[in-house]
Amino acid sequence: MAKHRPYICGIDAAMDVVGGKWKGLILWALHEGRRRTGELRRELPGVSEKMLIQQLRELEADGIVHREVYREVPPRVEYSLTERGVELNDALSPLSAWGQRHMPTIHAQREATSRA
Amino acid sequence: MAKHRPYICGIDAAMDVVGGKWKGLILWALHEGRRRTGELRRELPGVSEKMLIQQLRELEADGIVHREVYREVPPRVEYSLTERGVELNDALSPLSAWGQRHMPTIHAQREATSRA
DNA sequence: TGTGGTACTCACCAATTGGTAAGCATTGAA
DNA sequence: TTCAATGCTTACCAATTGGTGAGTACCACA
Repeated sequence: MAKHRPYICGIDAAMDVVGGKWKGLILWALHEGRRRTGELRRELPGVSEKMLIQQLRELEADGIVHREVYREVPPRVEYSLTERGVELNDALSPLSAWGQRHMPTIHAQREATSRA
Repeated sequence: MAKHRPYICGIDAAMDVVGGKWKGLILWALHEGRRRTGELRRELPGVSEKMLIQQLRELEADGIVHREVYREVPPRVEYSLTERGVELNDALSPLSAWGQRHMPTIHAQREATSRA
């Protein structure tokens, strides 16, 4: 996770919660509804099992996602957004729109500068 | 910086741009107007010179900040937001508000769980 | 008796990131 | 002649993060 220093501002705090390598993507996936662990893994191309679970645990600790275990065999675990998680996702949506808009340019610029 | 893989969604792209350790804070500081290097350093408690400049370079490469050098002695360099940077900052503001709202709880929860 | 499916957990190693401290160039002022 | 101020850059090391692959527990089912 991160350091326990006092936050400098709201951005600082929000970034600390959502800044993990896969957290934005996890949140976005859960936006569409609850998901089993395996479903999430399949929806996030490239995530390792270790990472996925670690990030989910951190989000859970921050009160963003809710983890529900069904005592079945084989085991079933479902993740969903808490109320706070829904709020966070809403707050993320302008950022998402910005990303959509600028994604092609950014990608192209990085390709270009890495060739130089 | 990060990998040159294609982005999965807008959040993915935006996080790639703004996810650096100090970038959110730099953006927030520049929101209030142009800043000299030394001013930024003093406004971000704990940042090292190396990190500050590295993050500024990356933001510049992504077209978020503009760097202007005045040929004086001692040298003067000023950073300001580009149009794209202003847009990004606007998109960040709901996130900032969310952070403000939840910052005390999050901080407290992390303190608690780290004691456990 | 053995295999499959699910959600983890762990140990180990490699890659990335961050911190520290020093150095450089320039020129006006002491 | 030496120093301070400013914005960088570099080398080196430590800490953090991420990937891989194996192992665990459980029970249904063949």
